[in-house]
Amino acid sequence: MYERKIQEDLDCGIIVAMKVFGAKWKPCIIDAISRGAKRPSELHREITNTSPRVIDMQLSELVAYEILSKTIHPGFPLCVEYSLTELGESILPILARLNEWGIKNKEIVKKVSNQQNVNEDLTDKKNKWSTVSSVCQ
Amino acid sequence: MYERKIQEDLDCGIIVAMKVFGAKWKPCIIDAISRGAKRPSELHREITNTSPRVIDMQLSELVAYEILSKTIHPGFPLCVEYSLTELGESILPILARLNEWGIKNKEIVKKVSNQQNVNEDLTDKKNKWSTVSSVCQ
DNA sequence: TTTCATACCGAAAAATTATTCGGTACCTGA
DNA sequence: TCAGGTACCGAATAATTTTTCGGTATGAAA
Repeated sequence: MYERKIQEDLDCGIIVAMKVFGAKWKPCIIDAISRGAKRPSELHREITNTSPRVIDMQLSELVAYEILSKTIHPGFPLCVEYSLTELGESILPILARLNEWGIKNKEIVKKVSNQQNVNEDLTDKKNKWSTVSSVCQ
Repeated sequence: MYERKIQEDLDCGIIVAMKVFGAKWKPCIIDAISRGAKRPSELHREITNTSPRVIDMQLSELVAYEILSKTIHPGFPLCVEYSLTELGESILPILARLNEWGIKNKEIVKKVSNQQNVNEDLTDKKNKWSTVSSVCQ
């Protein structure tokens, strides 16, 4: 496991919040689950811009932080289901807020980005932050 | 300048929002300015957990995104002042929301972190995310 | 016994972000 | 001219996060 060299101040709310759901694919996963996806295989199928491994890692972090609960249904085929806890649900309005702000103000960001990258087409490339389908529309 | 290898989807609000104010020291800088600090030298004095260079870099990004406006008063000594634009002000309630969530739920994060790092004291270390003094109180 | 679908994980590599170091330039007063 | 305060910036390095690759395990059915 990676061990931080520089410690974090876990009494700062923003640090805490970003630690819990401020990672590239977490908003995307939380969003997909809030829309009904439950099983890892569903999520893998639905979120195709990253590898299953990435999703698995973030899922287990979200479980550790009690944003998701995990239920194992033994049998065949093995079935695992994730769902939002109450704590997880409480993140949704904040994500919506962030998304709303971003949608409203994306033009300025695009403008700045265009000033910098005068090259490349964006087709088929991957992103630092994950597009969150329903939230992002 | 660093050139991204993986492009971002700037139509996703969350991606945009995180690009604008989701960086280690930006909430801290925005917060300090909202509380009255204006000049770079003041910010350097007030935010001591990182180097002046870091603050300068983030300031100019925030100006590019029109979160801050920059006024140069020629004369001696040279005086530069940054202040929040209307767009910048619109971030404050979102930061407050993030902070509120984090404060309310920091215990679970601490618990998880303790399970992992059974070592090190936190004294004098630096953080991935910056403590935001008034917001974080 | 092999195969297939499920779910998961370790470790290295790549990408990105943050930090440090050592500068420049401007203006003024000593 | 030199020192001292202000504001800024390039480039190398370090730290962190994300991605890729190649596995393990379980149970059932062919």
